[in-house]
Amino acid sequence: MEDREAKNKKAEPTKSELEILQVLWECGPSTVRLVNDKLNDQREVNYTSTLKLMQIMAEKNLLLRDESNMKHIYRPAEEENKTKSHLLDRFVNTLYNGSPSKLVMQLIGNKKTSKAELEELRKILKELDSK
Amino acid sequence: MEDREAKNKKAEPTKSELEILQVLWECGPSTVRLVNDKLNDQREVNYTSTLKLMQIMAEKNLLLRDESNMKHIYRPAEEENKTKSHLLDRFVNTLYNGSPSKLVMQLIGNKKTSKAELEELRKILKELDSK
DNA sequence: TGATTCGTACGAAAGATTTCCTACCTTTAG
DNA sequence: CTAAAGGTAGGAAATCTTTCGTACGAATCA
Repeated sequence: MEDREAKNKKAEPTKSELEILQVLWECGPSTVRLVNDKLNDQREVNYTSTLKLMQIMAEKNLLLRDESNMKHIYRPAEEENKTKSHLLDRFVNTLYNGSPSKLVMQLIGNKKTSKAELEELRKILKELDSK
Repeated sequence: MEDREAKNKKAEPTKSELEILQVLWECGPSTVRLVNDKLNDQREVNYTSTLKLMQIMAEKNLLLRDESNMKHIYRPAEEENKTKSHLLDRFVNTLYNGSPSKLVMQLIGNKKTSKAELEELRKILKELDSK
């Protein structure tokens, strides 16, 4: 990245960056320490690695940070749903030629999709029907 | 990648690798030349870049190739739906905590999802209902 | 035949992402 | 006060991904 996407473009989070976003979405605005602890529940990561990554994310404007205290507080720059929606959109475009219904078809055909989930889907579609 | 995932693990295709898979899914087993031409419809890529990538993919067992002729013929090692299903699964796990219905909810809430698509979704769910 | 074109193989450079070492400052415990 | 613990910053290394230059053999054409 030549300029770390400084201001303008809506940089896509990388895999690791997404992990960090997940933590922040779940826990709300947090310190690096907290995020790093959460990450370490899953896999070993050095504190400064997480720090660096979050600093980079702030540079890219994926995160905002409050520096008023020594322990900086980071939070996502964009709303969770906005980001997810954007990623979903890209996913549908890439794999399903932009057709959400194709994606849903696959979801339904997928053996890993549980009965309970299928039931849930039925409900959702019913509601959709009544609109 | 230490060993390019030689035999065992089901390596996830990278972004560029996915582009190549798309072409092969669309066009069927093909030569590097054809794949490269297709890619060049979208963006400029040097022939040997595509070649190299496809060779690597063969090493990783993402592609199989027929070397019986001078012009090698490549094809996806896995069925299109299996790969997509796998990617979808990972996506749902990563972003929606493994809940497909959450994903569908977002899809429905997404402004970019067209009326026609919503209509299509209704149909799909109706059928699901009658099972 | 000779030259040009088209193919593969391979290594290395270029880019992007991720990890961590080191330096140095502030706060806290003793 | 001093030592230890916990913070940030930044550079550099490690890794992964992508691109391309070069070499060289096989086919084609004039």
